[in-house]
Amino acid sequence: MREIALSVGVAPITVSRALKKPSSVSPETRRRILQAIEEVGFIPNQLASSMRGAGRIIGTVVPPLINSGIAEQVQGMSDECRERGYQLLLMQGDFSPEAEDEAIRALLGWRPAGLILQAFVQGPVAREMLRETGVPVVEISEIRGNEPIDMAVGVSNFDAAHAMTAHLAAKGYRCIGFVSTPIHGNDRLRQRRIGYRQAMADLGLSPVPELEVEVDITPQGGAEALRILTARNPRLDVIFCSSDTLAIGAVQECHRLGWKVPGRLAIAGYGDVDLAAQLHPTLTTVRVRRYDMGRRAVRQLLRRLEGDAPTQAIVAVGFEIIERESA
Amino acid sequence: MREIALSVGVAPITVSRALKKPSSVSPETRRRILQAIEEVGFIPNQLASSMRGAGRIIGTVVPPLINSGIAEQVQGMSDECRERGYQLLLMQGDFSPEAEDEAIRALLGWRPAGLILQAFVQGPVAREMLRETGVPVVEISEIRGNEPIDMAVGVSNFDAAHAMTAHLAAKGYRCIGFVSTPIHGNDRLRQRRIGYRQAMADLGLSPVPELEVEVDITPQGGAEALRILTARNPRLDVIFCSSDTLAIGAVQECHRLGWKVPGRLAIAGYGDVDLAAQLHPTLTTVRVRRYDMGRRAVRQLLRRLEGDAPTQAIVAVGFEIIERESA
DNA sequence: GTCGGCCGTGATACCGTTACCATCAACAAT
DNA sequence: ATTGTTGATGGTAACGGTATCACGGCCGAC
Repeated sequence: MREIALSVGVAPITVSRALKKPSSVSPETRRRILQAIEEVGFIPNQLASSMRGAGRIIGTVVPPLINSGIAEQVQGMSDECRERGYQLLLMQGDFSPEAEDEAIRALLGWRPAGLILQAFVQGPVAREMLRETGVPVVEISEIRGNEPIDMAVGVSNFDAAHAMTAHLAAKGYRCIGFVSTPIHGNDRLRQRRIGYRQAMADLGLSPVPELEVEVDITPQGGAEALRILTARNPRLDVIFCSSDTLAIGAVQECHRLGWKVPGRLAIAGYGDVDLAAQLHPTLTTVRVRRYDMGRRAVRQLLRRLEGDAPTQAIVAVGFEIIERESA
Repeated sequence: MREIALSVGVAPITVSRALKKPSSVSPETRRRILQAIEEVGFIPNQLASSMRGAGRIIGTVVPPLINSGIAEQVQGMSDECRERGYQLLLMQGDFSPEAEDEAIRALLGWRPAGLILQAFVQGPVAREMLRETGVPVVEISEIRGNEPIDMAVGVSNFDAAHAMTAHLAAKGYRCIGFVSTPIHGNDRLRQRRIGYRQAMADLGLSPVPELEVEVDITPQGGAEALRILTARNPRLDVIFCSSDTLAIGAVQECHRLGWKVPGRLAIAGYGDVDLAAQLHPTLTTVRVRRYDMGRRAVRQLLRRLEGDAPTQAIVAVGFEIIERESA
């Protein structure tokens, strides 16, 4: 930058202004500066810029990208960040609360303008760190069952699971199984199970542990869940999988067993992945607009950072029950 | 940091040393410094650190995470980065060369220690920028068909597609269709098609345009490809999809049409996603260890950055033909 | 006893940018 | 003619670390 300034014959600060507030530099000077930048191939150092002025990094801790719709969410965040001139700093999490603390600490080291974390942040250590530093935080995915640290964007997984369970009951199913991936420490999954149980209770179908099972988040897990639940409950009507990945595994297992879906057993999923509409039979599931969720989370942060308007703390993105052939 | 130094009664630089080179500070001093850091909840500013010393950011430009195994690759990079104390800065790309240039320029602004880009970087502008700045670059995914800017980690998509085509021919199939997602500007896909064509030629089965089609990278695309190819070529034996997503869509379409797989038509994929082994029938496909690829790309960069050993420029991760029921 | 080297520590400068305040010319208002 | 206002530009300091060199004390070698 000094180099540019010298070659044009102005002070470094003028170069800075030409880039950040073009209106505050005379058109002629600006033109010459931009030309020099072009020629030299100068790329401003964002580190220095962030250290002095406002940082343009948004940090996020995400569960493994491989499964589920997390990739879509990240895509949404990333797209919105790019359009607004921010950078996304990615960390893996969803392990122990300690690992989460560590990931958040690492992100804070970069003095991000804001953080997007999976709802809800578990550890008291992390919550304390975040409160102390005062970084804007959006907790994403879930909006029910806990107080957000700062802001929240997501759906009520409770409502969604409740609605699907009620939908299945309305279709005449009575013995409704529930398959989940490991719930420990994951509020979204917990809310789905609570929603299922509440719906069962509301319908006068007492929720019993025999109807619930936890398996790995793989198609194999779904197949395994199907075997376990049908062995335990011969009268099982339908299984509601808390993730499409599981549901797809279960459908394939039915093919293997030669069972008609939904004739012998109905199956419902959660997430509405691409494949859900292509499966044979097509999959009844819950659609959540995760891509939008990602985008909105970033927007929510930026509104706080750039806007002055009072911001509502919680944004619900809604969900839909997608009724197809499988249930 | 100044604060910590004051409270312990040492110079700031000693605090810095206690964190970066613990051996160069006396045990007693170190203990007191670490304790003070703990108490105050101090988190070192990575921006400042990176500006002066060596940065600990690794930048990457990735295609949309939603499809394919890119998510796995990112997972691999992310895991390796975390273990080595680096941060992953993520940008979306895979659009026009101009967009790629822009993404790379944005990353360079953060003065990353290294970049991981999808092979091979298209634009001459980007190649020039990278050469000028001299950042270590790993081009990931493909290792054939072009000269890497610096280093490359990946498979030969040519060899993999060639091997699968040969495998299909060895199984007795003669009229082998090839389905791809849009190839324009994507070397990996191009190499797969070239590998297919070369194998056809090697086998004495002349490759003809009627046997090839390009569709969107969705299961719907796979279904569409199947309809197009069978309409064009009534004697079609098998279709080789350059992505499992397409293959899965094609299999589902066969179910819809009531066609036996592989009785009426065989189907092969590329990628070996989780679901491939669960599908009905299970999917014959090419396995590429993308997670490993991500990890190795980072390792390759760090070897250059930290190690002094001469590094081989190209790392092949290999592939396997996974023979299952569908072909 | 003197010297050279090592160890723990500190003073200083610097990385590249921008916030803050100062400067100066030109022009309008009084 | 004097003062006030606006617009363009610059000087300086500061963000928070660390590279570099310097310093004093302690030790073993001769």
